Amino acid sequence: MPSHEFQSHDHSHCVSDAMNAALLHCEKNSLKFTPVRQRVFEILLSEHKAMGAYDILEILAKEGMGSQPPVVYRALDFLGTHGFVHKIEKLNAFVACEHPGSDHDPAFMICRSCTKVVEMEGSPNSEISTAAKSMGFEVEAIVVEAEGLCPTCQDTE
Amino acid sequence: MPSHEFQSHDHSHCVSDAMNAALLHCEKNSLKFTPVRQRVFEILLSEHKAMGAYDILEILAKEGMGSQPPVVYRALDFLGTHGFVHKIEKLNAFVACEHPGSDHDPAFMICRSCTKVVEMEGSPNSEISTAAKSMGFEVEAIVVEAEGLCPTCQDTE
DNA sequence: GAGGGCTTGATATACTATAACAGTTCATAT
DNA sequence: ATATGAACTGTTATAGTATATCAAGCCCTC
Repeated sequence: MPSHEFQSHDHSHCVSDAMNAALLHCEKNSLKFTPVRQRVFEILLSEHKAMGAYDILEILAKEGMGSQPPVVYRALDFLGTHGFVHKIEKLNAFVACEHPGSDHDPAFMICRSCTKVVEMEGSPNSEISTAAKSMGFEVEAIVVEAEGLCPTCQDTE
Repeated sequence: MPSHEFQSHDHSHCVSDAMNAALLHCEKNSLKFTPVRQRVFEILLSEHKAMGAYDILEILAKEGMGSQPPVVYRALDFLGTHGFVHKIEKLNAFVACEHPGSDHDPAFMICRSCTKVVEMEGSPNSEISTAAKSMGFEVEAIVVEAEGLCPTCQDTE
């Protein structure tokens, strides 16, 4: 499976793989993967894009699954805590994680043209951790978000 | 001068150096470094902490320099555009830049205990750029924010 | 001194997120 | 089986962050 989610790919695999991994992880750890939580995860999985909480809420509301902000924020909190989604700070938006289950400090590429968001492979954050450590700073979490143009959008500019 | 702004240091140098550099840069480039803009910059320089736009606005309002959000957001926009301040996405807050004038992709360390924010030296972001490039992604800007404990706060825990 | 561009003032509103409390569900211990 | 408690959901209200828009003033320059 290619790591280049910016290119076209069999997206149904992304969805089913991630959903299966999440289901498995929840079962193993006795986590309650409730309908709202599953649905929010599905919505986020449906595209490699970051979605705002209120965009998600709108969809939920149409489906009769809760129409107030806390509903979606609580689901996102659950999904984030257990590593199924990540927040893109720069966009105040959320994306489904492509490697759920594994604990990691993700790094993202955000295309400013097509708004796709893809997680980098291999968490290339060691340079930063090293630099921080050399100043005596103890890193607990890292936000890395690179904004620019994805391969496809470079061609069309 | 130590690069360890987490430690105690002669802070008046930070302020005057940065302000002088900003004044110089504005003069050279015919930028209008108006009173509101200068004052917002000063406020942010006064501590190595990130401040919310509304915190700054409160101070401005007390001093009679404008009491509506657009005033401070416009000043922050100007200061950000010209590299005098940076936004900390994770905190929705702003810090004065410690190396104004030089164009750079900053990387920050945020202490979750004392809330100080310090810019890393040397922009340790090449690993990320390399990783992105290897996927064909063209990086235009990078957000790097490491949250954790500064040297001082590690001792007191 | 008229025009144009930029800055500020002011009002209104949009967008993002959380606090707090009530009601429900469900697993577990008694 | 049922009482208990923990976690999830529903709902109301509100806090916090950011921008659109239009009017008015300033300054440069032609």
